[in-house]
Amino acid sequence: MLEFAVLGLLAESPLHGYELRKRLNALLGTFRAFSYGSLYPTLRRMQAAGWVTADSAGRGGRSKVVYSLTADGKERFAELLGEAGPSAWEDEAFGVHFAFFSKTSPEARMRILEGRRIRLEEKRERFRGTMGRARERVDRYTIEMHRHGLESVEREVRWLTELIETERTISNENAQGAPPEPRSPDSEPAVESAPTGASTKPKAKTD
Amino acid sequence: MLEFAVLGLLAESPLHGYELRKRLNALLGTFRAFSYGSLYPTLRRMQAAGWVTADSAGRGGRSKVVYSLTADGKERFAELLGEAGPSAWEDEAFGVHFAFFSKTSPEARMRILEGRRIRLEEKRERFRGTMGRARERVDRYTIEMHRHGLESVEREVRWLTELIETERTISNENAQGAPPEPRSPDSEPAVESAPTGASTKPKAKTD
DNA sequence: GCCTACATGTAAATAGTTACATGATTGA
DNA sequence: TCAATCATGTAACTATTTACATGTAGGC
Repeated sequence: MLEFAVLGLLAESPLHGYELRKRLNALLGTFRAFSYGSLYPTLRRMQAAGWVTADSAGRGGRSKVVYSLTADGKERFAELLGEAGPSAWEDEAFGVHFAFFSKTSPEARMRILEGRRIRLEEKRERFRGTMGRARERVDRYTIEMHRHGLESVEREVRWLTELIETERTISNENAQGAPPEPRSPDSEPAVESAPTGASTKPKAKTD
Repeated sequence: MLEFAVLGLLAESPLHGYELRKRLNALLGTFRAFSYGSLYPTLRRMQAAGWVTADSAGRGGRSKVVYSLTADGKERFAELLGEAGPSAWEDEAFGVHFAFFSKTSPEARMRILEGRRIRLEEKRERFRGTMGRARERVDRYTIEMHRHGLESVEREVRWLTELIETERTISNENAQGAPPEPRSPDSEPAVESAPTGASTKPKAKTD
């Protein structure tokens, strides 16, 4: 997660740790925050893996260590852009993926959005089932929690549906001869990446 | 987290692991799910700590192990009901606390709800700041993510405000001579617990 | 006779956090 | 000169997942 986000930020420009963390928490702050205790070891690991290089751009002996992405790092980032990641990180992973959508191919964007919607719809249905069955024996706080939770999931599904609609509209416009407008000041072209392999398994009921 | 939730469920009735996990994921499913790989080791630890006892209520030699809460376990649960827990678990911890609100004293309920609202309001303000400052240099996906994130936090704050209002109304009604109606079929009385110690620290800006 | 759900568990890996320690730079 | 912020790092710990392993009970 952190690794992915770091790759994404360094893909824009080289940064040192402190600044990296600020941008990280500004970018992903709605759903996640990272501490230095995880950032610096992660940067070390990434350096060892050959995804980043560290330049001690220090005035004097000590001070700032600026990290830059290597070619391997760019490749790794492109790889992660198309992957789903372990299911335990569902929410977080979707958030990070979405944050880097302008670097993602339209095809991968669509796949990620629709995959996310399907998983949320499954969750919603599981939840409706539970709420229907439980009816009695629960106190008003439990009921309120379930009501609010269901409403949140429904809201999230509606949001995704809107996003998917917008994506479709854009694709159609671009497909119908209109020249693709330079929508954002990205210098890097969007990257097409390997298929996810997600949700092709039969996946016997989790319960 | 898991430990807390297990204590809460066993406070209602003794259960075996498999059933415990089902109830866990039915109760907390909106925001969390647990696997056996964490449940069984946790039950072992809790047994070692003396909070639960394991009865091998097996027809035959093997089979079901039923766990019950000990007096120490009840005490531990009462203790956790009033605590805030490590800040890394903010969201999850609030969810579990809320799930057991009918076992929580009105005073602790109020403290938890208001504490949660304050932290969400802080988050909202941090976020408004970031969004204001960033304005340019961000693509439309980042903007959309921030917009949706801010809206979610605002919605959550409104929800908490409503809950707090309801709590106040109930307290006032009960305080004005009306006999406290038996609102839910709980046999255990609500537990008053130690003060949290939360948000009394000056807490120098995280950034 | 086989499939599904019930039921219990372990080992290794994961992805972080908290608390601590240290020092440089900048502005009032 | 003092405080705040910038800046980098480590050690110990935490709570969990994933993948695996095993076996039972009930229905069709």
